[in-house]
Amino acid sequence: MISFTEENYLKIIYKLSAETDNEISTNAVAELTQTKAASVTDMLRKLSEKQLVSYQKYQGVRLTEEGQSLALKVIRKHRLWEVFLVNKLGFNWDEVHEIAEELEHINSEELVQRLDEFLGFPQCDPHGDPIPDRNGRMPELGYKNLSEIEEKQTVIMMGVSQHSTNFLQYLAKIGLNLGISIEVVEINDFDKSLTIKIGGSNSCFISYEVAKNLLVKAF
Amino acid sequence: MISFTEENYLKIIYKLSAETDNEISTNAVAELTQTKAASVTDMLRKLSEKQLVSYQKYQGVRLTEEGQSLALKVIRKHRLWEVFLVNKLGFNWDEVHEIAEELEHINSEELVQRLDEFLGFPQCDPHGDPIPDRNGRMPELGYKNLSEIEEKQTVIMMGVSQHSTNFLQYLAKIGLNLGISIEVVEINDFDKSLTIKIGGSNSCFISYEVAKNLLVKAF
DNA sequence: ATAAATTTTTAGATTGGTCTAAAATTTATA
DNA sequence: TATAAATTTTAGACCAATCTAAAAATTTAT
Repeated sequence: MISFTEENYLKIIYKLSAETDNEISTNAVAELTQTKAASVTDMLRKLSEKQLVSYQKYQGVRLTEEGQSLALKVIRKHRLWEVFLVNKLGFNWDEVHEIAEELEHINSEELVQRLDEFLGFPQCDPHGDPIPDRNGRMPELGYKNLSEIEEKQTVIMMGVSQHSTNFLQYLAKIGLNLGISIEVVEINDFDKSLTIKIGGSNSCFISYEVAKNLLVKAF
Repeated sequence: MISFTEENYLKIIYKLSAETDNEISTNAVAELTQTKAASVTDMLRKLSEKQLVSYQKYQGVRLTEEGQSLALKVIRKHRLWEVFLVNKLGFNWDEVHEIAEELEHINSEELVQRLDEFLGFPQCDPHGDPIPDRNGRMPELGYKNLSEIEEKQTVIMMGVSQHSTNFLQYLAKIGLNLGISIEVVEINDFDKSLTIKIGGSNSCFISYEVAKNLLVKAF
């Protein structure tokens, strides 16, 4: 059996792995789990004994096949529950993360399967993140970060790669909703900040930091 | 904060209290929590310090107002989730108990409220058990046990007071579904077993033990 | 009314997850 | 490349929830 806590570690290691090909450092894990490095070391040893990660001390950690499969199951559940909360219960997309953090640990293959069906087999969650299928395959949606788009191009807002309430409420304030068009009017050379036009009308200035967290697709 | 485990103890003490006016014994709690009496003693002391139960050693335990209110919140969530699983996801009533045991510990008042609304404010769960309202009031449905019904009377099957898969599957086998009519054809003097007619056609023989666990209302 | 049986509590240990402080290792820098 | 800085691990502790074995209290039965 795998515990609630262990599932959280796997999920976090998975997310960190998505951003790099290197081993994940103890400190990086500690930051996301909101624990101390010493606690992470203990847990990594345990996960390693269970063959869910490969871990050499001082050398960082990496998920095994089995560890990744478990991580993807948790992420699948998290994202399906988020769809449920938004599409069926009427929550806003900035209200569902915390609740889904709890729901993702409910254990029942049958439940996940039926929930998926009830929701109409969604491809992505309310933040535009892809939902792994029941075999742990992550659909390739081909979105780019707004920060990679060139001047004068127009794209469609498809998601975010940062889920904090703060960030989502900021987006709501400047009128950036899923599905809206974004034209990159101008890119500032020295800090890569951008001027964009939202929905064909509102002009708006955003930082590079923000642009990096917006997922878009070409028109 | 109250833990998952503490919530389970409160729920179990509540259920035992519903059957008697006396204090609940340590052993009775141990049986339902699937733990040893020694563990129960420790937990009762802890719940007592938190003012969720009143407890004198060797004298059994009773919920305080606050303890009862928390227990009812857990039961409310359990039963609402059962309705969701059966009515929305298409589970059978004998498949949902275990899953609801996990879902009942998800913490979000807002979620419970919206779920209740999404389900159309149901009065009772798929087993016919009443669902406490958001203020912790248990609706009085006025059902009786089939064992209290007299010969020649006809009633409607409204629920069960025993949720084991075994029992529910036995009911399914003899054709006893919610809403069906039951005529008490004959009551056997020496063991109180009964002959009943189900849905106006099938005659069937059931034990007193079974009859005690069937909730019915007069026609 | 007292002895026997049962129930309950205490004492002490274990496991999972966490912590702090100190030691060991790796990385960066002068 | 030696040393300083940063990271990571170890050692030892704590808390929650559980256990077993033994002691204490209560209940039952003779």
